[in-house]
Amino acid sequence: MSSVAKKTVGTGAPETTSTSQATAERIPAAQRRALILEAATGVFAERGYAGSTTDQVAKAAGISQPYVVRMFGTKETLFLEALDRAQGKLLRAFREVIAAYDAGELTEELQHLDAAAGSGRPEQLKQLMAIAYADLIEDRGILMMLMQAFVAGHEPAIGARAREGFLDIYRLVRDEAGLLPETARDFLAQGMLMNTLIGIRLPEIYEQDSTAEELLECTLRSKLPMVLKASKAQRRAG
Amino acid sequence: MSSVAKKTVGTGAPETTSTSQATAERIPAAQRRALILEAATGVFAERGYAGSTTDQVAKAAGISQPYVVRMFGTKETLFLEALDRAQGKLLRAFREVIAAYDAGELTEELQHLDAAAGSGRPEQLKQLMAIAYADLIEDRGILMMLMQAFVAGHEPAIGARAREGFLDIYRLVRDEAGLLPETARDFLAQGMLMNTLIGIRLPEIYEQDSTAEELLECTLRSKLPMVLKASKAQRRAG
DNA sequence: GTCTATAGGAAGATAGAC
DNA sequence: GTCTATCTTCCTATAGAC
Repeated sequence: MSSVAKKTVGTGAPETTSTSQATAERIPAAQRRALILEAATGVFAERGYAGSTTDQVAKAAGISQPYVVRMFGTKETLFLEALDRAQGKLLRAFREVIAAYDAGELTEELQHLDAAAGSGRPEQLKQLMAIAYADLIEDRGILMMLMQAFVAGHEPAIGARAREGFLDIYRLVRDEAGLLPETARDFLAQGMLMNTLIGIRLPEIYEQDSTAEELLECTLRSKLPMVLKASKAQRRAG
Repeated sequence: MSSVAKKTVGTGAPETTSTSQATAERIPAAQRRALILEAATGVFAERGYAGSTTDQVAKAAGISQPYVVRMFGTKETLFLEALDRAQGKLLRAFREVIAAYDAGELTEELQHLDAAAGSGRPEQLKQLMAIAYADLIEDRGILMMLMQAFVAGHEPAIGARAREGFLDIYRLVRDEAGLLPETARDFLAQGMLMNTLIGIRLPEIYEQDSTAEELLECTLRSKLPMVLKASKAQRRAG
């Protein structure tokens, strides 16, 4: 994930005493923007808006701090763009599920759903979208980026976008997936619980705490192994 | 709420040019601690751990910044104590509901529950605890304080307490209220959704957005009027 | 019990070189 | 397209007076 941003160019000779960083490879601005946004998503997801620094983002992206600011103007703008990106990924993931379902491409997946929860389009889509949501946990940044925006409501610009973004998601599951308000609510609630469990890093104590184990199993079901694996990878990288 | 902390002592003569603050009334340390914790809860709830300053807490409590630090040692300790306090209030609120239910003191409230959701002890307690939870929204600080701790998992000390605190709550609803793991999960999920809606300040756009209206109504039900009122009061207080 | 003064250290943003 | 140097502001924590 961040390995791609680590590439640097130079003489090959290791710096001796200087701690200054090597000049990054020259790449097109648009591409650099994308790399910075990816790095920023990880940093903001981890530490929140106020807790992150543009220098941390710069280091994660393998460039200098002023360059990050130069490209996005302010830290706030950077956060907002990373937020848009994360939300876009989420909406796209849901829409892909809906499109695939309506195209009849998910007959295999339908076998594994909980039949007791209902067999209509909304009920099945709800379950399929929940799986798609859990899949996003693998890229820890996406979901936590959104979560961090949700608790930054006091920042006027961020709060406004967070509100709009949340309502966009609600409308998608209600109108495009066809869920009733109450079903949509329950769906979102499960999502917020997953976010929370990830936020408190519950997977990290899975083996040492049987309560954590039960709650995680009950919430993540078939996706638990993947989440546990991602959690361990995270700690190694962290 | 914070008006009690505004009291100052002095000659009564308004300062002319000085911007320095008046010396606060001399009160016992234990009492001062409580006032600071209350103020800190509001500040941290609003802006998160990283986004809050000890000076903001001090101002909210009507005392000087160094005095806040003097009393709690570090900002982190202050946060942790405010977190304990908030969690304690939540646990107490739930336990009071359970005790009152088991003492047969809630016959009136039982009339207003959704009978379709079940009539056993766990099902009824779940609904009653949900109401108690929503009631806590009125004191916006409690729930958002917890929420802010949940997304600050990267701070080792805070993350550890947040994990433990969340599991404490889960165990309470499972063991003391007697909910099945799946029911407890759904209960917590609804709570996290409420937190999120409050976090993004959805009540503030209730009148201007019909989607927000629908989602809030569907999530908060009978508690919506109270939440809307609290939201308006909050905005006035700034 | 409470304050003022301030040390010491980030962090965001700007200027300007290459 | 990218960096180094730096200005300025803000923040936590300490020292010490009252």
